[in-house]
Amino acid sequence: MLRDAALRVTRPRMAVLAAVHRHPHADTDSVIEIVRRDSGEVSHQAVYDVLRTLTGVGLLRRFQPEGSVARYEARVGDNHHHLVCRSCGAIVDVDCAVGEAPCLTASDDSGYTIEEAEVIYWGRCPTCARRPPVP
Amino acid sequence: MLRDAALRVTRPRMAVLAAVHRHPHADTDSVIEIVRRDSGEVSHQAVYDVLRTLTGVGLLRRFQPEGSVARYEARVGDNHHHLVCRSCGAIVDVDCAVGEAPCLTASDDSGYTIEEAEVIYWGRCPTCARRPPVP
DNA sequence: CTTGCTTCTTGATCGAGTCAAGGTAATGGG
DNA sequence: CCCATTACCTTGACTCGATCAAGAAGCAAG
Repeated sequence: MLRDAALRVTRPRMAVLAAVHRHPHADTDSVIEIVRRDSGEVSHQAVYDVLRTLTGVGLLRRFQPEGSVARYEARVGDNHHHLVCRSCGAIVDVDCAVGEAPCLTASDDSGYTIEEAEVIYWGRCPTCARRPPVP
Repeated sequence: MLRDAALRVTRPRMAVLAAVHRHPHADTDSVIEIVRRDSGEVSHQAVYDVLRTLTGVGLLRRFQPEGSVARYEARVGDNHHHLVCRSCGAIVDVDCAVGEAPCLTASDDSGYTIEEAEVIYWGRCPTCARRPPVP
C-alpha cells in the first residue's frame, strides 16, 4: 500500500497503518500507544507526521466530531458516515445508503460545486440510552 | 431573550448576542473583536464564558467544521446545515429539506437512539471554483 | 557500497480553550 | 430607593493537541 502511494516503507509508517486498520476511530494518542506497544519506541512527532502523510495520499481518513480530538480510520473511498453517542462518545460506522459522494443534494447550493456530504448522526448508544441522561 | 432564559442581562451578554446575530458563523476571535468595537473592553474569558452559556441554553449554536476553530450562529431550532468551501473556508447556510431533526435516517442505527443528523457539505464556492485548485 | 534525499528524533513553540481566585454589578426583598 | 445576595466578569496562569525547526538516521537508486 505504501509503495503504491510512492512512499518509502518505514517501520513507523507500517506500524501506524496497521494500528489504524486494527483500531478504527483511534485518536492520535491511542495510535501512539499502540504503535509503541507493537514496534518499540517511536516519537510522537513521527506519528503525527505519518498520519498527516497517509491522510494526504488517501490511505487514511481523518475526522473530528465536535468536542473530540482528531480521529483516524482506514475505511476510505466508500463514503460512509458516523454515529456518535452524545453521552459516552462511542462511535460506530454507518454505511451510506447511496454509496457515492455526494450522497445528498443540498436544497440550495448557492452556486457552490458540492463534492461531498459529510453526515454525523448524534444520539445515544444502547448502554447510555438505558439510563437517564446525566450530562 | 436573556431574561426568558433566566439569565442576568449584562453588557457582555448583550454584546455577544448582538454580534453573533449580525455576524453568523463568526469564530470566537471575531466575536471578541466585534464586541470590543461595539461596547468597549471585555475580557476574552467573558466572551468564551458567555458563548458557552448561551449555547447551553440554546440561544446560540456552536459548530466546528474540521480544520476550523469553533464558530457560532444564532439560527437555532430550524435544523439547517452548512456548506463549506474547501479552498477559502467560506460558509453558507443550507436549509434542511425536511425541517425537523433528525432529517435523515441511518441505514443501520446499531441500536442507537438518533436525535439529530448533522450535515456538512464540502465543495468549492463560485469564486474558488473558477480558478484551478491550488491547495 | 556510496550518495542523496526523504523521513525520523529531539525539543521548543503555538494557539484555542479552560481553570481558579477574587472583585464587581444585576437582581429582588425590605 | 437601598442593601444584601449571588451570579457574573476580570486577571493571569495553565493545559493540551498540534505544529515548527534543526540535525541525525535510514531508505533507495546507481
